[in-house]
Amino acid sequence: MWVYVKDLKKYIGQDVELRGWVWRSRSSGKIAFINLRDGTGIVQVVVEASSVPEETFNNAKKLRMESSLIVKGHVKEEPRAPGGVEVHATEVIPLQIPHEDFPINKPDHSIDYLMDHRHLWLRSRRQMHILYIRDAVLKGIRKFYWENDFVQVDTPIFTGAIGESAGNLFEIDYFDYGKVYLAQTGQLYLEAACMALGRVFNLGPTFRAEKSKTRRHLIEFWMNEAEVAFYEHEDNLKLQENLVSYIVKYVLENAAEHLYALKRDISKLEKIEPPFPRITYTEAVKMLQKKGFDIQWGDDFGGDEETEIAKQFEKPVFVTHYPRKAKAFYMQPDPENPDVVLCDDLIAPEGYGEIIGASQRIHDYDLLVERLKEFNLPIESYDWYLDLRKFGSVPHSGFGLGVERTIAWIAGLEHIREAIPFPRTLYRVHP
RNA sequence: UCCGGCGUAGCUCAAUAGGCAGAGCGGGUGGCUGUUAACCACUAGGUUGGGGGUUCGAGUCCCUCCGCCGGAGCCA
Repeated sequence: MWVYVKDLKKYIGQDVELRGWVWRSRSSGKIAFINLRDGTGIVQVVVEASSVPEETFNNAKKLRMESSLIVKGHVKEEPRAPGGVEVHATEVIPLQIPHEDFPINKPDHSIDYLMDHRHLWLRSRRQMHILYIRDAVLKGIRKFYWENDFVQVDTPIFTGAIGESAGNLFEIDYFDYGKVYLAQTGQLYLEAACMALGRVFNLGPTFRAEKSKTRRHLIEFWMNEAEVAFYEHEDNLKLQENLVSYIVKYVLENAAEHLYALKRDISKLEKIEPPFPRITYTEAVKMLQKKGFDIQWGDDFGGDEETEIAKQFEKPVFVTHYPRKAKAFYMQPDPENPDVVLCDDLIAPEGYGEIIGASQRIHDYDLLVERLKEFNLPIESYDWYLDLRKFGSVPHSGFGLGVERTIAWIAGLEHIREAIPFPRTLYRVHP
């Protein structure tokens, strides 16, 4: 019977079949050890010359790192083994034995080398744990929305030249139509969809042609955006803190073993629950000035400033009410102070940076047109977006969550590139 | 784009002040062992990223190109 390594404890005393790859192997004249991995875990297979046919033992000796194989054997409880069980082989069937060394065979390869071999690097234990955590984050996101009666609406990847900023777009030739662009955001489309369905979300890749190369940036990254009709600023904040807390809790409940394997400090994640602390932009600037930062009201925060703000809190912190001129054209002005807008950035703890950008959107047609002019944007490109304000316009709010930054924070990664299976960075699109 | 750094064996690195290119790991062969980053012996493995220059002599100094890494700006 074919079973997976993670389930072996249920089969103690029974005969099973394992299918997988050689993680490590050692052999001598009398005994061979095969550490077999199958994507769910690693188990040691013992092959004793004295108790198997000669062919089986010879097969075991031929194996090298990353050989694929089928093992039939008996599951035994073994306190000396890390997983508590071992398999004593009765049959070893090699499927394919490499003709050359596996390129990744020790812990101290350079990052350049590892990235060149990303397709093989994924087989290492650390990457496996991270990908399980990524999977849990994505499942947690979907489950949160489904439990809260949101509708998943998938937004296009080819778009016209509209979005958060007209620069930084990847240009594509679209047959005879001319230029189209890879989506930086699905927000404008979600605004359309929320007027149809009320509560909507998307989840998928987005693209920024920004020449950013830091530990927090990818050129292609996944974003989860949500948009809710009739939600105003305060409702939006609550939605965000509930979502982020839910994701963390979901990962703790479903992928804790992988967090432990990465030596993540779980106690810091256990504190993540609503409500999150809030600070206005203006308060943040005053606080930073007191600490000696060279920042004026109206400037946006850099990485150091964000980290300083985050250091004050154990939970993610909302920074709200940014200056209108520092933010996108579509944000609703604060009725109490038209120089600032009803928006927030959510900054993750421990220096992981901004994981959410959010705002209440302008729902008044005339005000939106005024803003487009103020930002020197081509009004004709926004015809359909303006239509949304002509037909039953209502206040609405939404946000975008950076999936890889969220993963990097939860998993405690030093660099965002490990949070996605095949990262696209400034100088790397291969493999 | 700007600032900074790196590039030497399959991998990770060393090489005093410009003076014989080395080690560990990995590979191969043999041995040995309830091993798990195994161990022991032997062994193979090099256009020092490319090009140019200075010098009696360049891995080392200079110029240039390429590749990558870190950061800034911008953002999630």
